[in-house]
Amino acid sequence: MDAFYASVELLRYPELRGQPVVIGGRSLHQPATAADGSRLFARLRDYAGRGVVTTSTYEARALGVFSAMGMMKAAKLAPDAWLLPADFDAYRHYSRLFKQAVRSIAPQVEDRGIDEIYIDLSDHPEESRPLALHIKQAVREATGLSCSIGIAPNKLLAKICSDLDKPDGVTLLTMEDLQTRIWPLPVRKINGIGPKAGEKLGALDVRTIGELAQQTLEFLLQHFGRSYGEWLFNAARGLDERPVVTQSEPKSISRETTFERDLHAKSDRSRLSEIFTALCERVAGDLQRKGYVGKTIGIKLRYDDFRTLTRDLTLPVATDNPLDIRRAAGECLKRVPLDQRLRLLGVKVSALQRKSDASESVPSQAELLLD
DNA sequence: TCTGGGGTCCTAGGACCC
DNA sequence: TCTGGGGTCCTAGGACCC
Repeated sequence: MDAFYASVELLRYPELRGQPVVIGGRSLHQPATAADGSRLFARLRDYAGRGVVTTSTYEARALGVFSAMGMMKAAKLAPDAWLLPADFDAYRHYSRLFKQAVRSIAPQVEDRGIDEIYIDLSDHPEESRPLALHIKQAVREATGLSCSIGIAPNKLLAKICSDLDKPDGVTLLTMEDLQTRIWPLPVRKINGIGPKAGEKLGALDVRTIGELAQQTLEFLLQHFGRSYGEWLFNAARGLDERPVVTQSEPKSISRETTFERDLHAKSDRSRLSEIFTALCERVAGDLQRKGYVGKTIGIKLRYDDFRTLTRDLTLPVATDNPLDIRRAAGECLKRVPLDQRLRLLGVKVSALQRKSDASESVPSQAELLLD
């Protein structure tokens, strides 16, 4: 989906169309309604806090404002941009609508988060381009939103080429196009090469995917290890055998929060304790609502200097009970130095099972006695 | 005026078991 | 009286993605 969160907001506030708009920050900055019924929006320059940009419209991107940028930095670049808080309920609603629309045409869909999917079109009778246009039309009718589609021999190439003609684009790619269309692109365009690997490749004078394809397998294994080296070697050649996975189970459920100001374990003890308990309750609520229990309880904390650490603990029996989670998370917290200010606290439950299956996994007395 | 929140996957060492 | 070869689970950290 193109600039998904921002585009959903524009459905609601069409008067902002064509303007730089930034989604991010906490739920302050809710638009107010003036006496004449018009909306009063906040400007980015009004923002103060530790948030990051979640999404920006293409007009804001033209001013240098991109996802994951600190809001204060964004405000310097585009002080007059309009600022809206994220409304995840609305985005989830439109996410369901667009996925449903796609499934009505091509049911083999793999979820990749709220605004992205892979579709296996291998067995679809329609020709690629008309099919892409057909899907885009269905998405537009269901949501009023535009998307960009890449059709390629595998997920790796489809992902790259879905990005080549944004927004509202269709890109078709075959293996014959690899050298002309893919090799000139920077290595960071490959899904799986992030900031670290990108830096490391750059230091080795490898900047484009074509330059990556020129490296020997030995060279890549030597610098990136067996698994990642081999993956890089194949990725540069457009090779990817991963199937489109239409069904999956969650592995973990977590909640975390960055404080408005850094808190100290001693002087802010009661405030921290409140937040900690609330996080446990929210995770428990998420588990219960989704019908899962988990037996590994973990915490995450981040110090004021941004060092981050985790601790976890596996219980004998999976739970979705806030008190059990709170107790286990408390045990984890005891194993961590608390002499420095904290900026973030998080609670995670993993090793999940469906609650409906969970009772079966607790062995009966008879099973315990069996040799 | 640095740097969100929700995830997945991988690596690696150690405990423990057969 | 100097050291096996599998395997699984647990824990911690890190890269990466949306």
